[in-house]
Amino acid sequence: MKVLIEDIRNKFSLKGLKITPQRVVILEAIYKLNNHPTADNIIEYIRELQPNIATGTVYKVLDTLVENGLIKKVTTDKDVMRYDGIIENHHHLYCSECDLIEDYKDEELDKLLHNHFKNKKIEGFKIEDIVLQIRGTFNKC
Amino acid sequence: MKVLIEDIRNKFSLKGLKITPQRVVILEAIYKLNNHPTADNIIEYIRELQPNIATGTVYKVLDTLVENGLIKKVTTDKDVMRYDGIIENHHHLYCSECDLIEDYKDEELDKLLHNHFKNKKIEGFKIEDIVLQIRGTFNKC
DNA sequence: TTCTTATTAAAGAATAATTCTCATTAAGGA
DNA sequence: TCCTTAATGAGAATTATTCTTTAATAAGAA
Ligand SMILES: [Mn+2]
Ligand SMILES: [Mn+2]
Ligand SMILES: [Zn+2]
Ligand SMILES: [Zn+2]
Repeated sequence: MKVLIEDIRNKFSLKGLKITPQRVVILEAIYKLNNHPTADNIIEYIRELQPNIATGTVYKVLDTLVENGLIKKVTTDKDVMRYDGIIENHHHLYCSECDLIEDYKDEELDKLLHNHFKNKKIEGFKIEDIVLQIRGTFNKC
Repeated sequence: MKVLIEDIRNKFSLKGLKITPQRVVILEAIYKLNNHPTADNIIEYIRELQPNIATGTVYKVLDTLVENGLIKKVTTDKDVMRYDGIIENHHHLYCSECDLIEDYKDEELDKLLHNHFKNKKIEGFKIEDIVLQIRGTFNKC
């Protein structure tokens, strides 16, 4: 994936966030690493460029990015958080064999869901968004 | 919810698991506590009846129950695992305001999904099950 | 450009959830 | 009832994450 530093700096500006080398390199790492990296994956990747970045900083920045809607958390049944640089609504394929989580985009499905919940309201609950956790196995796994 | 100890003992038998007071009381707790308890919720609840149960035992038993399909894990974006005594496939309403997770059962939706994925196969992936994470806010929250 | 100040980062200690180790106990079959 | 083996208790260890303090720095003002 081609990642432009200038775009990243822009995103921070738009959110009124100070542009720090740490923030830039962390968001860049999330875009470049795929498969929904953990904080640790990100730290490992970054240490090449910024050997002195503090782990606390990485966690702090990740929180900031999530709060500002620049990244999303991806839930798993392990006890490590994983992060997603793709903020447009999409779904996930979870592998039962390994810890691969692949993106799954399906407009037709989204329309189906949208329609279903337009008719069938959930009593006492206002839907913000819906993410499908699709569990299964990849042929390659 | 009415929980019969005899039913619980039966479930263990069927899975070839030894029936221990700890296992019984933990599964009982999961059935009685609602809102998808954490290990800690369960420990707190149990300590009334079994003051000496070890936390390690609770985690161990929870793993065993999950492995044997007697309970399920429920993923959240917090770093505590939550457990579900309802093993039939169903979906979840996640509250954005608090940490309430409510069950959402919808046969019509399940049919819709089943149909959708019967036609539209995902290249290189075999679906085992699908859980919707429906995020939003409850009126009461 | 330099100055000022609030924000952010570094370092490492602290915490919280979970796992591990090992001695002891007890379930369930013989 | 006895034996074998799996399960539990106790507490130490580990892991992911958060917090605290101090030092550094980004960005707006002068
Ligand atoms: Mn994704
Ligand atoms: Mn549930
Ligand atoms: Zn896999
Ligand atoms: Zn709520």
